[in-house]
Amino acid sequence: MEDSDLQKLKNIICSFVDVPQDEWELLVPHLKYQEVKKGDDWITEGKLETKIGFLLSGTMRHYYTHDGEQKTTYFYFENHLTGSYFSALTHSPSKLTIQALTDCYLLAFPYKILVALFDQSKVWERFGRKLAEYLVLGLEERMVDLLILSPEERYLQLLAGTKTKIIEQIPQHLIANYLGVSAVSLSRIRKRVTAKKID
Amino acid sequence: MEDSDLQKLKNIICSFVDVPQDEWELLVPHLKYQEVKKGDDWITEGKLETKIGFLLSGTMRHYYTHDGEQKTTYFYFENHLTGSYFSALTHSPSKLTIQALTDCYLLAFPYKILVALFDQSKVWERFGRKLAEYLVLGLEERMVDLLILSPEERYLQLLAGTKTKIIEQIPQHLIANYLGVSAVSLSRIRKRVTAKKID
DNA sequence: ACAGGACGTTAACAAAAGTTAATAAATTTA
DNA sequence: TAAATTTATTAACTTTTGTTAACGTCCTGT
Repeated sequence: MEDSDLQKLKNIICSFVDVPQDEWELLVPHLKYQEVKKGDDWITEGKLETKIGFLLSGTMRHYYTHDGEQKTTYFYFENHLTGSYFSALTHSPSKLTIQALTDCYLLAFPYKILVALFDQSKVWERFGRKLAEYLVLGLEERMVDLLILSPEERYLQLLAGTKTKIIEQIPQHLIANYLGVSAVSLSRIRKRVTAKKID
Repeated sequence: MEDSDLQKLKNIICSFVDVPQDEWELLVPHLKYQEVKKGDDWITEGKLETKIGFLLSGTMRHYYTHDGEQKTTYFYFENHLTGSYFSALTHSPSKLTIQALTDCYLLAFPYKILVALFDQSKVWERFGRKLAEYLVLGLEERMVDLLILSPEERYLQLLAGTKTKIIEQIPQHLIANYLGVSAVSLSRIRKRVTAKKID
């Protein structure tokens, strides 16, 4: 296992809580490299999926299936954690599929290892809290945007915001899903918006 | 302070993690009763609002102000925790207002007390994690519904679900907000839905 | 190289939602 | 009790979105 890969994961974790080296080494033996080829699923709807992954390289999306259609609601980029938090937390089948948009390389570990660390260590328990709190803040912001902004406002906000990777790297019909509109509608919104800019 | 009020709060907390009596008593001295009259704000947008409340009786809503309009996105009922989690976590001004829909009676405490307990005690730290995890699951479910269901489907799901108090106790124009549609549109959805039922 | 697929735009039409305003019923409050 | 406010519905009209389909372009894999 490459030291630089381990260091990247450690950096993310330490951005939540400073985990001392000896506690960090409790996790390391359980890490495994995983490769996912473009287009392949890493986590599959309907299966119990309790693994957590750290994306060393590549891009992934997660989607829900509704009326036979795939609805993409999130994207994962390099240096981010990924997984079905729902499935891991509730120990029930995943409601979503996580698919590689490009060839992906991950460091993965079973969520149950984390649960064991929560019991063993105050620092790891705190990491669990900080991670969940971070997710709450992100989800709440996104949910409020869905409730109070129009699709056009959401698109403009995405353009203006910090999630530039979504705009740069993700195909528009998937961004449409992410914004909660159809691909055709997003195309129209874009036309409208550029027309306004020219004014 | 009434024992039965304390017991209700303890029950909620212990539904997340079993907090032993001696650790519980670390929180008790910091609890204060608060009364909020119908129509009054308990937490105000723009202010630093780091208190956490437990609703002993009454109903509250929280709303965001956008383009001068109040957009209600959540309701709180008896025996639930309330507050601006965002403001407490990030120690920045609240983006939302929490208002009493009926006369309310709360047990409140500063979030910073909880933070101190997180440092002191493994059990309280775990409570913090479990609470955040619970919020993640609820927010994620709601966000997905907003992304993949139509307003009509969301309304039907609300009718069929377990949040009966919202249907029973909340005025329709506020439910419309909660579902992300205008009050007029919800009225039309209801008409459509009852017409279908009769078929 | 070339055949197939993915991607983005546009058109045409139908369905749904937003907005404003009017009305009536129910509830509050003075 | 009477007046005022809140609440829900409906109508009329505009705007937006969804859907299906067609078209061209770009990319990709064989």
